[in-house]
Amino acid sequence: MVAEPTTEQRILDAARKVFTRKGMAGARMQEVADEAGINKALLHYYFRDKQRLFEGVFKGSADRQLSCVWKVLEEATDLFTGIERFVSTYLDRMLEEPLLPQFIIAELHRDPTNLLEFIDRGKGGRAHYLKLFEKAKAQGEIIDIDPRELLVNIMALCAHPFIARPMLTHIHGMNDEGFRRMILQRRKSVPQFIIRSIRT
Amino acid sequence: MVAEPTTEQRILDAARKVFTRKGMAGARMQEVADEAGINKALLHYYFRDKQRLFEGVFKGSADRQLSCVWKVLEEATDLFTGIERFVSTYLDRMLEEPLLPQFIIAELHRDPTNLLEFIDRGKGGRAHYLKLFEKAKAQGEIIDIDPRELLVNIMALCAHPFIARPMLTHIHGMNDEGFRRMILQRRKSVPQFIIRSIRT
DNA sequence: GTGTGGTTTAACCAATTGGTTAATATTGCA
DNA sequence: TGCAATATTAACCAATTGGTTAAACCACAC
Repeated sequence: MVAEPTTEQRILDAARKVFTRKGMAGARMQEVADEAGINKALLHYYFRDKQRLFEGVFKGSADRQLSCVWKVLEEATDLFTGIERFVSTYLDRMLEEPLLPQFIIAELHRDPTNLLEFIDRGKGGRAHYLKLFEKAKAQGEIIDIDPRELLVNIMALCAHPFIARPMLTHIHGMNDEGFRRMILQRRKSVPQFIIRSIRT
Repeated sequence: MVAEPTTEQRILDAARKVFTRKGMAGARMQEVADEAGINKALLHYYFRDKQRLFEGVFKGSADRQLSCVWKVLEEATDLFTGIERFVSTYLDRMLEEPLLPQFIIAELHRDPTNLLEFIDRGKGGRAHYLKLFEKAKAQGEIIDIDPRELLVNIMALCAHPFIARPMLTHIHGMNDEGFRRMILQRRKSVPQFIIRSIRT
């Protein structure tokens, strides 16, 4: 017996779909209402206005992403396995919600103020990453490289396929299943690519 | 004596600013008109409607990007220098128009149909890249890796800093000048990162 | 039953916005 | 100069859209 979702949850699900498809400015309240199978006024009953609805959706998505992605990094005890775990966890998570990266990126460009606070919640993970990096460096396991730059590269190799998905699928003539296979492939190849590049 | 730009050019410049800042849906015709210092009706006199104005802007930006970025790849005679030239040219180009990647990505998500044709114009460059790859492979210079995946990685390492710029600058506490320095740094470090990872 | 609370709806409103029109200014040229 | 084509503007219009209101619905306690 599956408990059918509450109205508020149905709204949030519908809103996430529409917001990720159309962005904040392009999303229509009516469309969200339709997608949720309810009246438009009910939307304003649960979420007073568009801005609050948007924040409700965004906070939820961002939370779910952060909690699982950076956590796995904090649990690692050495850089290389940390990277492996981070990459595969990130890719797995994004396969579940493939539109999320582009959504976050787009809204970060539109209005950074609201979201920077949420980014800061990854601080713990990044601090631990630095510790792992220093340890590996001290033990002579890695070459001389700026840790911040390495982190940018890791993030880039994880996130970019999702962000540039329409371009990639078109260039390589993939369908959804092909894209999925490519990501699953990258769960292994991306850590290899990174580690091979920094290992002494 | 600098020839002052034609009205059409002023409109295109203004529109590019507004479209990149706000996206297609968020951009207002009035705002474009104000930015160009003209009347709103004049906008429709030069570009019949919002869609055509958008295409005018987009085509121009995309053309300029393609023509210089993929061309340099076609001129290369071996994979490694091809990668070096591609990366530095790409980063130089994006420093001139830093909002372009996010703009292209966002609109590709919103409505791919118009833009896929433009992506295809990079075909020649990609075909030549494959030749360089095969040659390097035949000469035993590189390890076993999927050429398409390598290309995804190259694009990711180039484009992602611009796409995720608001996040990066916030995480690392950079200002505009700091971001610029980071990109200039990456002109050298990214090719190194890539080549070290694929060299036998 | 009936009142009471939260929930849902249809109808409506004011503001915004893309686009038009008709009149005016400017330019090029015979 | 005068005329025709082009460039520019102010005023206007119709449609969309975020948001409101007041009434109806519904579960449940008394």
